[in-house]
Amino acid sequence: KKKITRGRQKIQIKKLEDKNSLQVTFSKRRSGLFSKAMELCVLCGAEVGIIVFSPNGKIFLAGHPDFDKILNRYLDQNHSSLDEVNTIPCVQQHNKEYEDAMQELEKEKKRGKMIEEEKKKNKSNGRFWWQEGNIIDDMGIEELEEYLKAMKKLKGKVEMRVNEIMMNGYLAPNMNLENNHRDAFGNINVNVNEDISVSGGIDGGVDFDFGFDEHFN
Amino acid sequence: KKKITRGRQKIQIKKLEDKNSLQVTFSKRRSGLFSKAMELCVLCGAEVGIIVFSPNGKIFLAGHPDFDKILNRYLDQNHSSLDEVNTIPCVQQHNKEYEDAMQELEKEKKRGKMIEEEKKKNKSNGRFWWQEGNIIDDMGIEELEEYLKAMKKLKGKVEMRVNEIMMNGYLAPNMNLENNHRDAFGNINVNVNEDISVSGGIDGGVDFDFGFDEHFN
DNA sequence: CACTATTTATAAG
DNA sequence: TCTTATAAATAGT
Repeated sequence: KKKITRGRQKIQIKKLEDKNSLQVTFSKRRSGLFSKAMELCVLCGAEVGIIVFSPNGKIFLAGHPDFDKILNRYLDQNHSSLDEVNTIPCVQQHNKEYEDAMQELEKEKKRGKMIEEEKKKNKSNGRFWWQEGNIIDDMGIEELEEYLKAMKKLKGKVEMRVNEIMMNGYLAPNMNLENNHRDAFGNINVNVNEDISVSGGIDGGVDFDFGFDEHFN
Repeated sequence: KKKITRGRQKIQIKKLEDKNSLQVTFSKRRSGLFSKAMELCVLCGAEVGIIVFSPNGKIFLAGHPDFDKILNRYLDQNHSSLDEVNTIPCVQQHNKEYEDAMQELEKEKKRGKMIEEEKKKNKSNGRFWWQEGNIIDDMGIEELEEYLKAMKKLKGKVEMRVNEIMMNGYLAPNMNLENNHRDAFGNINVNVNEDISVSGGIDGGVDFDFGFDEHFN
């Protein structure tokens, strides 16, 4: 049976306009290319890697012994300087993340330092009001004196504050103070007056005494 | 002039043993491969990149529109791209630096957080003794009461501390207190007794008054 | 790199 | 995908 065809026709190497024949040609020539590559590898002991993007964006890979190996071999020997590697988009992104991380680190470090310094400052300037009571354990008379001064100052503030509250003339609804009561005028009577005095020392020589009154009636 | 040759001979696709013909074949077929690739690109609007390593290790690249562009397009869209790139030694080193930086950042962050939490804790647990005096500005009567209790407690500690010092019966050499003096027995007399009282409020209804004595004589 | 005789790839059906 | 006629590639010189 004889089939009459014109056989293979000569074509110009220029973009095929017919979408259909383009697709057919792409498939045929792609597989032809890959088999040629394979032959080159086998015949000559070469290593070949091919990336093909179809006009539709689909990717086709081929390689011997293995595309990834070829690619790595290429990257290893050709992009061994950071500058070159840095042109790779995914590396650029990676680098950006690195930069950001470093910047954040700087910020964190600075913050940590600031907090540390603040803490230090607090420890010296504000030592008197540090919550750890045992700081007075290693205080001398000198420091204790200052301590008392500071307490006095604080006392003043507390008084001001109390006055302020009293001026407002009311207690908040959820207040629950056992020993407070309102007088005939509806005002709150707060009276702090509990005397605690300690006398200590040897030979009566030491006499430390101050009253601290706390009394609500 | 007629040349008598046997023409193209059929060959097996297996490694050529003759070094010379291998080299010749490699050259011919490599250029054939590249031109096939180029034709595929032009005819079909494809994008092709080829890496060829000769048996001697020499590298040959081909690509359209440009090998690097093809490679980047591949690396960009392929999810394993970073893995590929990460096998490059200089990138590995870079990554190590990145890891270290991230680790340090984590540490810094944790440290910052810890300090922050400590600060917070101090503010609630040790609120009474925080050096910022203005915390009492937003305290209610209830809180002020607790505040006073705490001051009382602290007073006790101060007393204990003073007694302790007095029991030792001497001042440290570098002590420089103007208003302290030793009595006939060589003991230090410390007397805190300064009365400050504040009376405030409206309609006489509010009466907050406690003495705070600080006196060295 | 050039020449052929032949094999191989592939355009069109 | 398969076939066929022909173009293109290439082994050996």
